[in-house]
Amino acid sequence: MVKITDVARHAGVSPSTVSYVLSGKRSISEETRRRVRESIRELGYRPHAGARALASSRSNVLALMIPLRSGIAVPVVMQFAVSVVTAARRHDHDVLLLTQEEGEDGLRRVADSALVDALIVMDVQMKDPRLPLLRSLDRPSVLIGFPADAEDLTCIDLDFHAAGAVCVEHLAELGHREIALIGSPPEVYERQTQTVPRVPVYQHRSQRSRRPAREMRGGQRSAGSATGDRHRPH
DNA sequence: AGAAAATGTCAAACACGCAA
DNA sequence: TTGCGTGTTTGACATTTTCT
Repeated sequence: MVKITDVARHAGVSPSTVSYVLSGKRSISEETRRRVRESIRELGYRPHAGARALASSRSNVLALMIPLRSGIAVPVVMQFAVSVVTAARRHDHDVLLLTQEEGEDGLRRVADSALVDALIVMDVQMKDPRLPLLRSLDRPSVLIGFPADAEDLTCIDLDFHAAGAVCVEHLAELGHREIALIGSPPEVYERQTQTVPRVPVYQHRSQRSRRPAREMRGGQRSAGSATGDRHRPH
């Protein structure tokens, strides 16, 4: 195995200089940097992840907890996962995947053992049981979804308000006057994932004096269809 | 010539297994 | 129980170069 000392000897510098070339945390002259990079390439050096974690107290690994169960659109989850992995690689990090089944124990395991530097948690619910734990850990975390009590947490989500507005404006401009919103499956509502109840029902300004937009939850039959009042997008 | 900036090196530290 | 070895990072220090 090629070590940093081998690279240093080959390039005629000290190991610390090699380390600084790799991390970019200090300025190194162009000529020295070129020599070190050349030696790294020639020798095929790859830093030892364990030794690096030992010295820096950082693993360069992020945990991503994804939901995998009924009612979850796996392709959508995978889009998030791929984005996380791609962005992590751009910053020289890798991603450790956890399923939601592992729950708080899983999060505690990877955080307390220093297996990961930070945690990303998907499918956050209004009253999510994982929140007290995430607050207590000495690792930063980011939630995808907004819980009820989010003041001290870092949360992100899609802009459903903007998405709803854009959809309604678009359909209204095409001349549609009755618009139905078909929501998620019933179990998503039962679980009270934060984003779903907050999906706004928009009315285009031209139809405010007319009938309101209606929302249909996934898997439900519309009341209108039972009575002959059809909410048909047209 | 002296100060400041740039560059390079040294040595301690990290967590843990293993041998003495 | 103690000390060593592992590979790397990083704060502190030393040396060289550049600027005023």
